[in-house]
Amino acid sequence: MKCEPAAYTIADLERDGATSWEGVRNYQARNMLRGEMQAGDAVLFYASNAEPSGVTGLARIARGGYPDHTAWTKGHKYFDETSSKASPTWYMVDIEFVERFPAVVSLETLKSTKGLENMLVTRKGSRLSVQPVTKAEFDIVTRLGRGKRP
DNA sequence: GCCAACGTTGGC
DNA sequence: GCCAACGTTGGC
Repeated sequence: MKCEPAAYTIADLERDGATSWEGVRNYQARNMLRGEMQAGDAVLFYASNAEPSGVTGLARIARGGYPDHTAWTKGHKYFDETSSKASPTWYMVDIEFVERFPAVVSLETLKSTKGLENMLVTRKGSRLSVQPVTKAEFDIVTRLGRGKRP
């Protein structure tokens, strides 16, 4: 799951313990939030537009997909009149803090690590804010994040 | 701040 | 349903 540090960081999540992940307004990401992300699922927390951009820690899905209620509040920055309680357009999840890496696993490192060649975030033009990761990719990145060999 | 890569919108 | 225009993302 990606987020710009100006909006939210792994340190913020460590402080908060858990947070809701509202405001995703992309259908592909919505589909994953709605149907595929289950409580207990492991999450790589990725800082985009950062120096350097990369994975900064681990989180966990605390609550699987449920309707994003911010789309229903007129005047809210995430308001979307196409979404209703009867038929929500947008979904969100809750995540909880798991671990903060001692150092960022930079995008450059991800790109040069064997086994991560197909990881979506390393692909050019990969803008999705929520992306699926394989177990093998997750394990490699976690080891790198803990300062071990991939 | 630039700009390539996408996604969305809307005229036709 | 095509596609140009526009908006956004995000690496650099």
